[in-house]
Amino acid sequence: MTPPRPLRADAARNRALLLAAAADEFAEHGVEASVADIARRAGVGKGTVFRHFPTKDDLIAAIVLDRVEALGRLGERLLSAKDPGAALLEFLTEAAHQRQQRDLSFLQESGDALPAVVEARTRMFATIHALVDRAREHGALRDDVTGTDVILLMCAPNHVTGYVPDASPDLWQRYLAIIFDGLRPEGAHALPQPPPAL
Amino acid sequence: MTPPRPLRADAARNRALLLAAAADEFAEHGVEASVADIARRAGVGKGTVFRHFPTKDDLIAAIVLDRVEALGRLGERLLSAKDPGAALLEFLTEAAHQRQQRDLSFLQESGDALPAVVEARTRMFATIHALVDRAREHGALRDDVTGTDVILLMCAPNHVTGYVPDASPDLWQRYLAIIFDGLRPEGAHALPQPPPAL
DNA sequence: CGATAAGCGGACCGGGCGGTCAACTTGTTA
DNA sequence: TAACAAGTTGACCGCCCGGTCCGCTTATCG
Repeated sequence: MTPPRPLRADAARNRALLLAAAADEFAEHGVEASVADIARRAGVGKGTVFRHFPTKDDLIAAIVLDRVEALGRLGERLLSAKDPGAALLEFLTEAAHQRQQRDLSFLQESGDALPAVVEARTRMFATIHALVDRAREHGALRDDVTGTDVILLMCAPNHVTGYVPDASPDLWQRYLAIIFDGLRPEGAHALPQPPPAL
Repeated sequence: MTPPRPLRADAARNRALLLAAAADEFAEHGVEASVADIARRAGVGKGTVFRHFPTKDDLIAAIVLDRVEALGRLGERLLSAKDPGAALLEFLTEAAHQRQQRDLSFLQESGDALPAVVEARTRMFATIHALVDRAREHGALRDDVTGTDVILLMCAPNHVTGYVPDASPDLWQRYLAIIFDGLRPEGAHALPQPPPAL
């Protein structure tokens, strides 16, 4: 098919520099960080960015793909943990701990760019559903909560802390704990709306 | 001081049209909706927008001010409700029910534009703190949760449902219910981080 | 009415964005 | 080391945005 020649040494280095710089820049300014700023941060010219990633969306997709795949692998590993409730909490903790995201929204926004992203996301979603089902059957989760609910609530802790100007970098843990308490069976009140589909 | 002459009839009408169009446009496309689109939607020229609101931020601020003041009034009314827990839930419900916002983020973002916004927001925040204190003392809220926590979590239901493409317009109720369950004293687990200040 | 100023509109401006390109530099390979 | 392809670069392009401005329209009031 396509025997993909290895990258030249400098090109490979620049590509790595760019991915790191882009991740930092997106973390600081959100997705609207400019390509020029990313290039400057990486110490390369703007043209180099577009040589490695045809469009800005491709650059975003590359980062998102990396994150989603890592989370997906973690989730699959946690599927065989002893305590399903703790496993789900650990998954959510690790998901939020990727502090590099203002929030995970670009996961949705420019995901359709690369089919690989869509596929990885689908896999990760399926894993989350499995984690949630296990936790629910184990009695660690309320009965009326679905995997989709957890997926949606996943990014809330990060989003919420974004409003605090000089927040501690670990503040999200507080809100993850509150939300997770809301997912527990103890003291749960009936939910007023049916769960959505994705 | 400044005897503010009443607006001309057409000007007053256009101003109202603009506010409505802007609210709709912001609801659909977020704060990044363009002024030109807002003007088109209102059926006026772009110059008219800037005649009524010197900058785009002033337009946003006008809408935000209106919302915040309404919420503040509601909160003060609810301060004398019989059931403090139900009162807080009703406040949060009404806050989220202003479906017109993608999320309430511009409440933070361009709030400093008008001092009136800052003042109204401060008042509303104080009212929320009072509502929360009352609910906590009444045993409807866990001990370790503060007014600031509630303020931060307030917009999470709206934000979360933003990820669902064809969500029911009432879906936010589901996530408000989950989060509110997390704020209840029953089955609460200790929080890992101290509350932030605002 | 008719005069006046308040209000209106849209061409226009400067700036920043994503993306292109052709001239130049450099890693690689025989 | 010579020669070539791979990679780099920053000036440049078109686009869209917020905001300005001035000639025109129209509500208001004596």
